[in-house]
Amino acid sequence: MTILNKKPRVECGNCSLSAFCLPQGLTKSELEQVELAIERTIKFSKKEYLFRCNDPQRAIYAVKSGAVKVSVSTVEGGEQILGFYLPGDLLGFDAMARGEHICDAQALDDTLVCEMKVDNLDKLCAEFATLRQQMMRQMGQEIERDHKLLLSLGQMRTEERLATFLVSISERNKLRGFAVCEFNLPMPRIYLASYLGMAVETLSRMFSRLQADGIIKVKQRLIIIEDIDALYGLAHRNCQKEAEAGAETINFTP
Amino acid sequence: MTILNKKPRVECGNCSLSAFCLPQGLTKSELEQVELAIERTIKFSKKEYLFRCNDPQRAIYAVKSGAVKVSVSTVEGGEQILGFYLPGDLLGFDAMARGEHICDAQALDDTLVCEMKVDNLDKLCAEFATLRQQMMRQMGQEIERDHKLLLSLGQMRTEERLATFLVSISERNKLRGFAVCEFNLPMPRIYLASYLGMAVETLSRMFSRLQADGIIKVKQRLIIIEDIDALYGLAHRNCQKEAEAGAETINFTP
DNA sequence: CGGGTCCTTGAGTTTGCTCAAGTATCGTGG
DNA sequence: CCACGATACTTGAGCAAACTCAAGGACCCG
Repeated sequence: MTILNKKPRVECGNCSLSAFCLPQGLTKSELEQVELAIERTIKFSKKEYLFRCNDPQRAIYAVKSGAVKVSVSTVEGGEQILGFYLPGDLLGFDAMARGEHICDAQALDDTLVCEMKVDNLDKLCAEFATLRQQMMRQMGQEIERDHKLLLSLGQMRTEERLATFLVSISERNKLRGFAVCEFNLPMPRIYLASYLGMAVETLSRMFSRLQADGIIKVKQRLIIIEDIDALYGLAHRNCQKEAEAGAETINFTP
Repeated sequence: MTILNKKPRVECGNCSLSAFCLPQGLTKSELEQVELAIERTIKFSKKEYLFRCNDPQRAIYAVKSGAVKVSVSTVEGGEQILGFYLPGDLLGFDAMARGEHICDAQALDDTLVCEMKVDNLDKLCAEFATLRQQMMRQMGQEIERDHKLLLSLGQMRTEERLATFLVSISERNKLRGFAVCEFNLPMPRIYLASYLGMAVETLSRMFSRLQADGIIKVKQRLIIIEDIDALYGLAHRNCQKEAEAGAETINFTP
């Protein structure tokens, strides 16, 4: 972990991710206050932990580049991945409840994050209703994400899970103005398999099957969607009721 | 849905559940304010919905008696149950993010709840840091619950899931001073099966297997734990790392 | 070029699902 | 109070999905 710039001068106004990050919905003056609360930008190297289970909550992190995986583990070392956090995503809200983190967050690559100290953030929350609301919204998104994953793990078969996942990436990319039908997965198969609740071999076979069916093209982590309607067909079959897809946290590499 | 008492006079101070409910951790004067915010007590009949997906958030509900199941559904009618809420539990926080509920809440039995209008609650939140924190804690518990279920669905086999579930009920009962080794499940098999991500038949077989092994005794919804160590053995194998079990939402009937 | 990690594929097995029938329990109305 | 129907639960048999084990290939980095 390397501290890149101390104290002032993080400029959300100049950050291309601000529309998806904490500043979303804040007024200019509120934003300035928030910027002051951001103490520094930090680099985490690949495999480094941003925080671990039971660590006291220090900060909320905004991913600037790279990728972070969040997971919970069993005593035996079994690991369930809960989500992947990509540029523009915020993480660390899991500790808002008890002041301690309830999951592990590990960098998948060298990762740059903005660090917002919770103490500062808390003070601002007392002052600005908008920020308070924004925090709530973030925690709500966390819950929503979990619900979708639960629906996936509990009700879908493996092929549908993968299709749903690919669709969610594609949709996220669309939101951000990235390619809808071609992207690199930021995570190795083993983590994706854990996230989707299946064995690595099964995941690999499902990729192969989708490819054999002419729906996607797979080359290692590069995915090209060839028949997006078919993919939606596989996924949509068991996609959540409410029509309009909300912003999904899980994603691409540009 | 029947409104039982209008406007004032819900008395948290006299309620036996207050230690587990919203008042937890509030000072006396704060509590009085909260009591004023509680508009009324409502009865929902069996199968009635407290709220449905996409409904605007009206209130937070505290279960006084009965039981509520919360779930999300797929377009095809597949239903994933996310949790069961029992006396002392609070629900409705899923809508804090977008102002609309993102899941369905249905009464499993005739159910009495205290209704706290969010408008009032929001005002109080601006005023009292404690209450704000308490709200955060509730949302955090929601997240924690989801994480545990994800770990269960993603990493455990059916027998372990059931064992883990039974253990969590037993522990919750201990916390509330109820019987640790004998309780009635408040939900039918079909809902429990959905919650645990398995077919009803599989759930039934697992109950039978645990009974055959002399670990529990099953008579419809009455469960008697005969060998709690063995049950822990089956569950603990894949129980979450952090040792001390937090309050779990999911439970018994006295 | 060599070693390690990551990914894929095959073969065989097992878990859990589906379909189907049978039993128990409960509420309702005769 | 009993009979009836509906709902809830259990059990069996056969099958399919997904897992495990094992080996081989691709890619990356030093």
